[in-house]
Amino acid sequence: MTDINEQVRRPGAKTASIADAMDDDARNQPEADPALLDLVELLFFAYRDFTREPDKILEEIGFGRAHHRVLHFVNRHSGLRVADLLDILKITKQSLGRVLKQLVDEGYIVQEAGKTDRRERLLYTTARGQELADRLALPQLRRIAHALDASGAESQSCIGKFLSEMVCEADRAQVSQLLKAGAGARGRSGEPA
Amino acid sequence: MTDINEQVRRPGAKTASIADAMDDDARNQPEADPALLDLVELLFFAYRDFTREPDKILEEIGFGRAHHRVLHFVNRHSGLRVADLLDILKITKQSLGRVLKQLVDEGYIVQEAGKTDRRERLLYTTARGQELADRLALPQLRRIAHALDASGAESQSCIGKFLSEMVCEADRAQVSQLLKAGAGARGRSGEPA
DNA sequence: TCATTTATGTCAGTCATGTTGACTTATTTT
DNA sequence: AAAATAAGTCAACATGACTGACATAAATGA
Repeated sequence: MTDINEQVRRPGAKTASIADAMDDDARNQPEADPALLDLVELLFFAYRDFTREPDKILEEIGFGRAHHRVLHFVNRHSGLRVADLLDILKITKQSLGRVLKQLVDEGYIVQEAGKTDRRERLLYTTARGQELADRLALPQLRRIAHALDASGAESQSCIGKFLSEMVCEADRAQVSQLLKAGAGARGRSGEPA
Repeated sequence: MTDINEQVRRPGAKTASIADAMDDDARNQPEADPALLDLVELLFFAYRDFTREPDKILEEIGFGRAHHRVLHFVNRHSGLRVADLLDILKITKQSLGRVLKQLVDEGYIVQEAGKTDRRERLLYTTARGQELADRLALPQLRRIAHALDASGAESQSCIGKFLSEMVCEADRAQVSQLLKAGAGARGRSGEPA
């Protein structure tokens, strides 16, 4: 890596308080705190590297990150409907359709008509799909485990809270419900909303 | 948003210890801990929403997320070389070239030959570029300030540590150096590595 | 000095993944 | 029976990645 080696121009660098210690003016101008800009960059770097290892694996098998996302959510939240997936990924039906079709055609995902509403297509990973999902998740889980370890055991709850609160107000409840449902309702027979 | 409403199948949900309390086997199989998978998903949702507001602004002016990334790093780390940017973004010269050219052509960024090495093109934002960078950063800073606030004031250092440790080992030193250099060395005359 | 390396820029083509709009089919709801 | 909903599909298009090849200017080194 190239060494960037820049000069420092930053003033004092607040580290402790945020909104608590901000007056109304500062609250409207969060850009005043350079520590927040550090977090903007760290989030970029963290996510960049979070996706690099799976991306490499995906490339070998002719898939992309879009396939990973679909496979992950179907695997973890088994029995998900297509509409749920669209809402999670915030992409269009057509975009999803392309990658989903490939995943189905190549035997990673199966579709099943809903029991109560047979228009719905409930999505499940096959054994093959679960294997790939696990293989893709492994480097990400290792990375997260390392980062939690390095930032202290007590950090986990605060990281989770922080990331949850980074989610749009409008979607936060849905996301937390999805997480509560957790490792998927494989074989669920529950009511599809 | 559609209500997903799934059934729970998850067992106990570890929350406290991570690697400290893991035996060697568990350390090699971090996928065993469902709380880590929650963080995988939260990171996806957080990043998804972190980029949504700027993306909307960008769309109005015919730019994309790639322009934002370039503009951000040039603005914050003024005097950056093209090679630095390639290394930060991990994209090819050709990919960068296209968006950089647009940013220069439309007066957001200026290039200046390096003083000690005149092959280098040092990049700076214009007033117009700074305005746009600030406008794009604002919703992201607001979101981060909110999330820090909601996860407790003492959380900031642990979030920063966590995100730093999410970065690839190989790049971690460079990233932390970049952050130390902080809000850019505008008008720097220092040695370009 | 001359050859090589480095930093940058650019042309041409390709691919993955997102977009809109329009339309079909099956099924449920009213 | 009509309308709404869930899903799938066709076509056309934009963005932002990629590779490979090549050009130019400037620095470096034998």
